[in-house]
Amino acid sequence: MENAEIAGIFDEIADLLELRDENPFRIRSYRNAAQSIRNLSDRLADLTDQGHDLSAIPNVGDATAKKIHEILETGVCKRLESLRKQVPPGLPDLMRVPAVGPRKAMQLHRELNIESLEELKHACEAHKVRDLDGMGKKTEETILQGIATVQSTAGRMLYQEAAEHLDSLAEHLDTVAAIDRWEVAGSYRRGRETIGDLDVLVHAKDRTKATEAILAYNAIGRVIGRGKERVSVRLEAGLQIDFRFFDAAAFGAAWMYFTGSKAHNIRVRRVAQENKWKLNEYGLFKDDHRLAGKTEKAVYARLDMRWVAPELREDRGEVEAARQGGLPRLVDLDDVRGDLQCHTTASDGKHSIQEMAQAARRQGFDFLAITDHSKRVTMANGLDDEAARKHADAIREADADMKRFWLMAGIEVDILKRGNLDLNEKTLTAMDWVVASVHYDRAMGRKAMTDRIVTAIASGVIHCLGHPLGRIIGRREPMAVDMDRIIEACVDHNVCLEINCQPDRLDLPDTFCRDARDAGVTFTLGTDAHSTDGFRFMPLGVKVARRGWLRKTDVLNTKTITALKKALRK
DNA sequence: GCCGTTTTCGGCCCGACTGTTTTCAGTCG
Repeated sequence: MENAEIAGIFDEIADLLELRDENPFRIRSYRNAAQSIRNLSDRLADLTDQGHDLSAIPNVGDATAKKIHEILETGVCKRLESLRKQVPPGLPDLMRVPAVGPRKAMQLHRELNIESLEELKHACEAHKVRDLDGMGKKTEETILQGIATVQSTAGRMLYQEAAEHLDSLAEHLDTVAAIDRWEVAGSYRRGRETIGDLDVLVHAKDRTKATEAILAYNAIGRVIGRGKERVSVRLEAGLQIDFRFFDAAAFGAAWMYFTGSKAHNIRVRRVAQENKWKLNEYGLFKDDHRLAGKTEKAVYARLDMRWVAPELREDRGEVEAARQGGLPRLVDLDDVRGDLQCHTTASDGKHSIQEMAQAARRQGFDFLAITDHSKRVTMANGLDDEAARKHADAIREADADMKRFWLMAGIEVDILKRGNLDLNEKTLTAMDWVVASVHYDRAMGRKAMTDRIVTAIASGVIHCLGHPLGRIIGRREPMAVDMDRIIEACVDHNVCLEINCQPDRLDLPDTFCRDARDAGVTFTLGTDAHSTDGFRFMPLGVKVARRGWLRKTDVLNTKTITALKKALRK
């Protein structure tokens, strides 16, 4: 069983305990444990096999460790099974609806016998909900809208999608005279791969005017709420945006608070508590005296911590590192000098070698690897040995025409079912750059898939493993592989791991990057551009790298042409 | 249920908004 499923079990236990109105701290413990498990890069099943003490995992104590063993051995958790018998099965679903929490869900079930979203919808439409204690007409309408939201958006959108909405919003906000300053916070600022909603902090002398101007934004579908401190709206596209007003003296503390993560905040707040201080969104306080709040840096500094980059604020050891001066100096978009994966019309790209090269140069890159598909990818018109060699010649011809730029003759060669490569050794060794990827025959066991990939890594002719987990966010689960073995093979054979920058791939995911980095693996960033505008996804890959604690020296794309050529001489 | 270089017991982050209420509970982030 995979970590995500086990985390899901603990979240479900937390939901059910909440519905039963049990000890809120116990409920939070289950949620914390679930989150820590999701953050793990090692599989619980492996840790158990190797005899590790699971209670060493943060937020996992003896009781949870015991349950994990039980789940791994029997496939079920007795605690969950017994809770399921005590709570009607549809109630956790009801809690997914905004404005419906455990109390209302229970009340709806108790008094109207509601057990599903459909039943709740019908009850609202029949105006039965408004007669319940503490509910009214407004509640009914809110619930109906909430159900529509849950059913249409299923929660989160890709980072890139949110980024595009934010770009449009920025154009509007930047024209508002009443707004002195605005910043985006939340999971967007931390660079998570999917975004639930956008948090925007606003500093404005006249909040009424600022609110009116914000509400004039033409992409707003409806206004969820408005007050002196906050305005919440939902765009027609479904994305919720919360605007919050803060004075300049509190802005840094607020930015920190709303950037999160929640787990990071709690840990930082504990540092404040050690000093008998209080940290909230208005600042760091000793009694009623504000010690800091204007900037994030000032708040962290007062707590004797270095400023923590938002991408690191996930409670993965960054607070301790910030206190001990052990934070990494993260790779930056400005450090990136080139792109190591893209496609042209030779396979499934939209533009020619020259068009891609010119676009890369406009992007400010010094080098670009052209890596078209090999023949196994028939759908993409993949190249056979002869075509690949001719294509490499064409790339080098184009390269000869370019000054102070290296157009690399590359290939994305398929890793076939038994780990052999789709092109012969002679073709591959003639290339400047070889990315090897799995595209087909994904349905195989964990061991077989790992063997397959390790065989390719050990071939001696590849430079890089492309989109290592093969996942498509929201559509295709990552392949089951033993990442430790893959990392080990990469170190042994001096093969890089790619961070694929496509918005719905972002593969390798951040949690694995850090382990691989610690083991000594070098990474590459590949936009996997299929047209000239595909290079714009590079910042997404950099975000992943930063979330994975990667430094400039961990990323091959940061090298100069000379240094890159030297590094590739095997 | 977790956690501890003050603690193995007794804490556990903190505030705003909404709707339905006359003082607050529930929800959310």
